[in-house]
Amino acid sequence: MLTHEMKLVRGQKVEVTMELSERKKEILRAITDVYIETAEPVGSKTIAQNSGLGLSSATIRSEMAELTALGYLEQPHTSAGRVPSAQGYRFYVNELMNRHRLSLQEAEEINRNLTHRLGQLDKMISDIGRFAAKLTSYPTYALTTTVSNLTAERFDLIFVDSNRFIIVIMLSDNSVQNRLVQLTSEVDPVTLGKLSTVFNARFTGITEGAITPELISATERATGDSSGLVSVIAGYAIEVLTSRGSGEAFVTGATRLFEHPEYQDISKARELLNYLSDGSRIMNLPAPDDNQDIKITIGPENLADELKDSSVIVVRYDLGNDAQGLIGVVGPTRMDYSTVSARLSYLARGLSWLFSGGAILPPGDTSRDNGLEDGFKK
Amino acid sequence: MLTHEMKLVRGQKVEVTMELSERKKEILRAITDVYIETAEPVGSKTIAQNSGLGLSSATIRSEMAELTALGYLEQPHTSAGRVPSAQGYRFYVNELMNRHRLSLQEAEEINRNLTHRLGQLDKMISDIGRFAAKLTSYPTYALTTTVSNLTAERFDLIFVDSNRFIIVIMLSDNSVQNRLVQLTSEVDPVTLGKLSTVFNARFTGITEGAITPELISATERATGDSSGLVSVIAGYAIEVLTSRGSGEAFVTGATRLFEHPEYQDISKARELLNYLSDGSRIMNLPAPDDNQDIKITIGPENLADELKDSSVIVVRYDLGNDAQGLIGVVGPTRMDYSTVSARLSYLARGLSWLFSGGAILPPGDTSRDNGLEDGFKK
DNA sequence: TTTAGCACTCGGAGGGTTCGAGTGCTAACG
DNA sequence: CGTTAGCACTCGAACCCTCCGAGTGCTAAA
Repeated sequence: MLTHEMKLVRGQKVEVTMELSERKKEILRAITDVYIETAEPVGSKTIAQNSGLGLSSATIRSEMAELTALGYLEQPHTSAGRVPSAQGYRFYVNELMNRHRLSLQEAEEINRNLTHRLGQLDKMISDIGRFAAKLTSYPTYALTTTVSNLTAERFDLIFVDSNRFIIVIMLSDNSVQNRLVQLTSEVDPVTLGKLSTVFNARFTGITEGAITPELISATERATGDSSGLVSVIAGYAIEVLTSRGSGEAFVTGATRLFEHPEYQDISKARELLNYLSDGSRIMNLPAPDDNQDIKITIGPENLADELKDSSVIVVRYDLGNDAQGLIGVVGPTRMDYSTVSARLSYLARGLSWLFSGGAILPPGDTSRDNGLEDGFKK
Repeated sequence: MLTHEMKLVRGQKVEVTMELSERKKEILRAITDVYIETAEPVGSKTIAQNSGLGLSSATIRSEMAELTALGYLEQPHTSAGRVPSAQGYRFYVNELMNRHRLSLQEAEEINRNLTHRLGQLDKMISDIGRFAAKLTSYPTYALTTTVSNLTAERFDLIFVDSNRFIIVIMLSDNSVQNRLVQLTSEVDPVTLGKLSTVFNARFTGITEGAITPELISATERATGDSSGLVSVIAGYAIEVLTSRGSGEAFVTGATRLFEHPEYQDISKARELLNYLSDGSRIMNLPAPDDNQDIKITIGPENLADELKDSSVIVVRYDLGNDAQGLIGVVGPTRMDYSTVSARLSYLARGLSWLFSGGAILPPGDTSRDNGLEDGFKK
């Protein structure tokens, strides 16, 4: 059935399959499942009794020894059971994992939360993160990808009184920003009307970099503005384009870490929490490749040293207008990959749908969870 | 000099002062200072050597024994040194503490950060918290007090295209909120103009509670609106008044906890972090009384059980328009009360100044730190 | 090829001992 | 009479040792 080769392992002839034998796969899967649940190294006896393979512990032991030699399992110390290695988790995620199928309750729970029409985008993003943390019981990061070609689409200047007015800018990502400006000088509605016409003509459709001092001073000359109104408005436009375009990051549910035994050691927890509290480093966390919607990064596959003992699952969703958001969870390598990835995927698809102008989801509609069907085997 | 009385302590006649003798005060101060710095119970020898009182450890010991009997000190166990009790900290804070005077560098650092003109209020508040956490090296909470009589001052409806428009609402606290509305039906600029006139006439100056279903349906009849525009706009007004009026809470710098030895025990840290991650409970944290700008709550003085071993220092600042903000830090009872309260006070005064329309602070202007002069004694 | 049997390994829990910082008390001192 | 040196005592922290048992790898038999 599979290509075989013979190999000398510790002076003994041992069968080594290029791909693992079905039996080894079953054993690896069983060990990983148990370890994910219990966080305790798994012994041969446990597997012999629970896997339903009908093999004795001695047989399991020899298979486990081979899986260890092949790098799929590790032994914390000689007289302990086995634990999946990073390679083992990777194989489990790619081929063995029971794809978790969302229950109706889970899907409804997610739908219910999605339909809460939320307010401003940044608040919405942090709310999404909070919800994801609850959903997965791991710390979560939520961020929006940087938008490279963000432009202002529309300027409105609202006259409030002779020394106050409101700048309203609508951006190409359909977000709207405003600021109340207090002046020491005076304005009138007519001036503001003229200025907004000029700004709509000259400052729309251009990126933040194109708003040069030259453009500003040329506009000042053209409008005869001497009181600095033009530069106030242009400055706000730059500020908005910069901050909005550079994305934002939120971390929520950090205390969830403590729920997992691997972070009972304060220094482990501290290291990871410190990492997560640094906004700039969160931007460097893994993200799905362009052709994928989900990415699972296991332990040492992470670039950051602080994450070498942790795994990250991150999904992408569309915010419309080329902008995208990411939601990721961080947990121990012994993470519940199956459930977490299913829930995050479903959440991401719901969000994309919502941002593409989708209406409120019909409650209990789990028909959209394509790709979440039962996987390899129950 | 002081009223004395004689009292039987453990069968021995012991001098008990109604107020503590100067020497006892000095010893209590010395013990508290050392303990705040080292987090280790303080022995009589340490004090004898470092306090400069010129007394032997035996004398110190007997004074310490009396301070313990009076409730100012505690003994973790018989053969350990002394630790200030909550009562001891309270006395220290009220009477003994060296009032920390900000250095020029500290004041400049704060000024520099204050002058960063920040954007939206909610983001600003979380930024203030972040800065305070950095300033004090303790976890920080920042929140705005609830504004009871918040009203909308002004409505503007901006026509974008036939099925999109922007609602802009200016509130009585001078904040401006907006939302882009996507319609399935169509609108035109004239309708929007009429609607904004009506909303400015009927919906301004009234609180959220006054926006009743009756008012909405009456407005619908008056404008002949059948496509639900009135209720969309009114609904947004309610949402904005509610969320803005109820204040917001942010916690930052939670991982600072780990810097202090009392939170090396994971369960302590976990308990406190869990408490701090619950937004609704943060609202219940102590706040200064009406006639004060700063409040220090020590250990068991806190109402919440989770805070019985922690102290909270919180300052208030004015946001203008009767609204106020709070910044608090949470740390071990062995908190550096002196430095933290000085820095927070200075920060709060700077913020009040800024929100009252104050201009950028002159760099290095420490003249405003009234009340931060050297206190009791250096 | 599988399994029962067995000697072996080694981390963790439990218990005992040592160490020393700090105490309270007493008696002597200025 | 307050202050101090001296001293016996206390008790937690650190260390060491032993025991226990889960789990292993190997071997020989089925």
